[in-house]
Amino acid sequence: MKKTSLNDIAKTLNVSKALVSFVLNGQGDKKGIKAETQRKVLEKAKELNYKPNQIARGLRLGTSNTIGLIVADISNKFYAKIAKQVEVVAGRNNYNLIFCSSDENEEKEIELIDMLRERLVDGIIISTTQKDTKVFSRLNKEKYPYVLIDRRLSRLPANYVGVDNYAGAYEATEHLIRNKYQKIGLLKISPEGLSTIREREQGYRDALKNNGLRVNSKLIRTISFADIRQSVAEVLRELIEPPYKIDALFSVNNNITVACMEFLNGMNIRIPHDIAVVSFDDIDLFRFSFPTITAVAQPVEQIGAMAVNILLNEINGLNGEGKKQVILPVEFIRRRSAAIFSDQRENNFEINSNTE
Amino acid sequence: MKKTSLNDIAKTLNVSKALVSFVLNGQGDKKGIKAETQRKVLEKAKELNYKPNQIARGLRLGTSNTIGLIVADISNKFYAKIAKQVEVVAGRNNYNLIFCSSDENEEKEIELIDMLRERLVDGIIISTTQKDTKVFSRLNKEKYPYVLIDRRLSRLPANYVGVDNYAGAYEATEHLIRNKYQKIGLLKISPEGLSTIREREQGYRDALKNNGLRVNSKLIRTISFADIRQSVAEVLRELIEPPYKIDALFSVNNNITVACMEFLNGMNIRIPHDIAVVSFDDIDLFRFSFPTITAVAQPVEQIGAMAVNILLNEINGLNGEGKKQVILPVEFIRRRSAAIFSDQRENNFEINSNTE
DNA sequence: TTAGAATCGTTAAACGTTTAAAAAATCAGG
DNA sequence: CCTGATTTTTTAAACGTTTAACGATTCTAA
Repeated sequence: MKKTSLNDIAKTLNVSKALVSFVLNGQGDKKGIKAETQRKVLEKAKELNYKPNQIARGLRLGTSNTIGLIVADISNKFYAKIAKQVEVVAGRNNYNLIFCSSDENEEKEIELIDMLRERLVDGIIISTTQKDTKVFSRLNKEKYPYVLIDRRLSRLPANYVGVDNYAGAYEATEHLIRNKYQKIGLLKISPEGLSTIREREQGYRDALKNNGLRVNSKLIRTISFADIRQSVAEVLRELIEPPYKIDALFSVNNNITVACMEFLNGMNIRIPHDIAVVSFDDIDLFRFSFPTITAVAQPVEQIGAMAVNILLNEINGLNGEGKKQVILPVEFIRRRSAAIFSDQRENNFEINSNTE
Repeated sequence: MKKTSLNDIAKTLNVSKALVSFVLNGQGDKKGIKAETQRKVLEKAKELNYKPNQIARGLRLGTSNTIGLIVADISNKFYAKIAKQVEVVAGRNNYNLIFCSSDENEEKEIELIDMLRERLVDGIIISTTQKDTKVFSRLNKEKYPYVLIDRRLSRLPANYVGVDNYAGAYEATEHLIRNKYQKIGLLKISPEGLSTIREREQGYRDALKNNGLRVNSKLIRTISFADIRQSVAEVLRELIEPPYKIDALFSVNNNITVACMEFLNGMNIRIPHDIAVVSFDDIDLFRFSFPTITAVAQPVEQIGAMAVNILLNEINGLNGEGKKQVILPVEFIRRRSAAIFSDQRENNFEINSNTE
């Protein structure tokens, strides 16, 4: 049973499909279609359960009222939450959302961009894993609307919504230092060169320097995205032994932190007594894991909402010239994983306080 | 700058677009196009960075090489993992994936189905929140390919991939009973009537009965999906007090469990000493939360992969008549949240054993 | 030379919309 | 009942593909 088309309605009513189209698009009055005729069309459309074929519509109009979202890893809670928010805000503006996950794969990401464009998606929100500006330069040239989230590329003029990674990392690291930790490991993640990670690393480095500690590059390690769990285990096994013997750990995202927790708990290493942990990304479970985790929280909802707004404005030509760059503040949330000795800011903690 | 079309290539080479189409679709030899000509076409296509317009293609062919996935809640790890797997398997078969989240909203789900169909998606995988078979009956009538995952509708002939919810719940509940817990609360989730939840509740009820315990319907509560955290807090606040005073809790999904953990930890209620907890859905953090959580694990990857396979077969007419129904086994994973007194199966636990 | 085959290529319609432009129908006034 | 004006509706092209059907040109063999 085929779906009913404009033509079907037109034929059964003995009118032209143009007329039907006008009526169904609410242009009936403007085009001076008789009220009676309009009524009949509407009625028949309902009766036949007419649904416009968006493909045909898109082909004709060159637009689809749909935006695309490409995240680096949909199974990461951080992105999942952004996706949810993006969908909500897009829906509120009568835009549909198509979303995809690049799984941190540069090639796949390019294919996804092509795929979305081939489907006449009106614009894209993307947390890119590209190292090169090539793909986006082309989009710029073609004036295709997009906004980067989370990650950006230097020397690329582009709309961007992200957070102050540097400040977050700086504060997190300094927090460890204030609490007397000295040998602080940094766990980064592959692929190499992501802006977020670079910014966070810089925050970490500067915090050390400004507090009179030496940066030991041996303590800075990269975890493989492909197998976080195993990679973390390997790296930590080394870092907890001499000559490194770290006493604290700054993890650059929630997935790494989770893997760390599992490894350290498994080895009977006490947090924060033996090793302190602070994490970028705050996720639900950090509030009641063992121990609760001190973390840098990103304003996930805001990131999603702002990205959509900027994109829709761009699509509708309301952004004027020039790209929007939004850096949102992060929030540093103190819990129990990063302080044996409670300083004045910590000493109001209770064993099971609820942090929100 | 417009994207290049078939016509652009045809014009610059002074050939017909039909020819270009043939060559680009690998039909050049079959249609007897001169090798020389083919070469030129291919070359020019590359030079102009030609990408077929899938919208136009879809309009002509009535198919899009894309499948849709609608999950009930993308921010739930369970669904996020399924989504990832579905994308991988679909990609392996040269199908694109569009995915959406209905947020447990019946109306929105219907809109999403329409949206996907309007975009000529070739088939849909869906964890439905419909109470009514109407929507799917229509799809059946129109012979539109779809497969239900996770949740199903009684009296609806449909492809389905799910797990043995009954057995999982039964085993989980019986485990609690064997460990001497007597007043076992059951936390369900709204919306009411989901097959998964019904089956799990039945498992719980039968386990109690078959072990000589009375089912107390006052201990069976429904958590509101819209605000799990608060809803759990309200419910538990009541259940831990007289006259109920539960000593164990069976939670019907991972999100509820997470909320329970947070609440109980916050109230300084010890798990499993004061209250034991078992959960449906196993997620990473249950391995190192405090305490680690005993849970019923679903074969997430398998669910996703099988659903895709069944759908693609259906799309390509390889399924024959009749619908496929796949019920996969679950795995019960014992950890520390459900046993004060270690029985013989439990006593080989160590404080921080790694459960995988 | 010429019929027929082989080789290489084109035409035109179709998919379901939208929309500018043209056309038909109706009406009002003389 | 004719003339414009007004109201209502239709025509036809366009979006970018695919594909059945047809058309040219060249070659082969008698």
